[in-house]
Amino acid sequence: MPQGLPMREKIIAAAEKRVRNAGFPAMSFRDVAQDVGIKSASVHYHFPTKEDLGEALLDSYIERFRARLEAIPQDNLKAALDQFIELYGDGLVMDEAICLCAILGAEALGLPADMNRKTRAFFEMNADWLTALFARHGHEEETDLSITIVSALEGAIIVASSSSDRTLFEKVAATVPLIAGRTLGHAP
Amino acid sequence: MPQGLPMREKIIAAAEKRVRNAGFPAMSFRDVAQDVGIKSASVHYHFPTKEDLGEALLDSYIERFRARLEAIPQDNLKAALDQFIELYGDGLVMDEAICLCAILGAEALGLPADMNRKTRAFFEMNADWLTALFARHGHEEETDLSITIVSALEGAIIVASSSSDRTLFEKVAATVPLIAGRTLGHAP
DNA sequence: TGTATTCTACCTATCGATAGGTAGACAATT
DNA sequence: AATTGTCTACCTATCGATAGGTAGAATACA
Repeated sequence: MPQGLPMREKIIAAAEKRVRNAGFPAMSFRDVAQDVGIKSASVHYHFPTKEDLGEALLDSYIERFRARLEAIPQDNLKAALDQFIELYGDGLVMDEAICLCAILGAEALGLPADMNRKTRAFFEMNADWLTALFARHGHEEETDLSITIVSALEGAIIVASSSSDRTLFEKVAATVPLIAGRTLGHAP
Repeated sequence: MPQGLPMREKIIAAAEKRVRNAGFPAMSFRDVAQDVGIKSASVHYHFPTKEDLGEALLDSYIERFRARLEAIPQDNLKAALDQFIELYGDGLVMDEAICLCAILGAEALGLPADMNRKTRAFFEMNADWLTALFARHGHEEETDLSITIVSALEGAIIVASSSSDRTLFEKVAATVPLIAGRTLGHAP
């Protein structure tokens, strides 16, 4: 049955795509079922409620992102920051969709608390990674700069998305390293 | 019959609140109708389709924001920037909801093109205001900095919203002026 | 002025489509 | 035989949207 992936993973992938393109309320069991070639009742077998599916979506996304973060060597500050920023751009251009947590964060006020906790954890993971990078290079406790960079990149994805204009994201992506360099007080 | 506001404006206000709390797909004619005390068919009388209502929402929001932007005196750079940032924080704390264009931007890939054009126009209006402010004080063509600041503030609203933690927004709000100051200080 | 007409702002009732979710049969694997 | 996965068939609730009607205010005409 599973061609390439087990059904559970196929469902998660299809649901993620739908959420990242239109939001959580706009993703339906029927659409996802059709995407993977089964009936909606069978999706309920794997994920009893929509919230279950939403949490699985977040777990999968966060773990994938964590793996890519941990794969970035932190020994060169400038290079590491560039690769970090590239992660955000990759999601935009490869998946032609916005960051899962950008849309789930925007819709947070209407979502279950458990999903919001995971969304928050995603942003924290990203900011903590930056804070650790800065600390590694002699800049302790630059937490505000970290949060600001994560915010700028997530915001840039949204601004670019509404315009279908990727260059808007790239302008922010190019500005963030300049800002970081000046804030940390030395040329890279 | 109109208590305080004409019905059309009451509908727009109610619909805006719903969209800013849960997203465009999650806003329904029935809920809005109940909010203002009429039937859903009567909402269709004022706004034939959901897209019509969505565009009216954006028009109203953008004009309100434009008025507040134009009310900020630009003769003092630091004071003007502070007031600009305060506009974003006001939306968060007063309405206890995120920026309308933050959520419509996040959901853009699943929305009608005409709505996306208006959402884009909102971001442009904000970035253009900042660019004009910087130009007024001798820093020409700082468009990338402007877009980055708008992105950071919109992103901060989203990050803070998922955490129900307003201090996260305030950290970014405090960092943005420092960044602007250093960037403009280094400008040619 | 009085009458006829149109417009405004709602109503009830209903449409087909779709939402999330459930029960139980069926087939395959172990 | 038991478990796993998917199916058909169905549920209730709700979606956006439409049809057709109505009371009252405004407008046009004699």
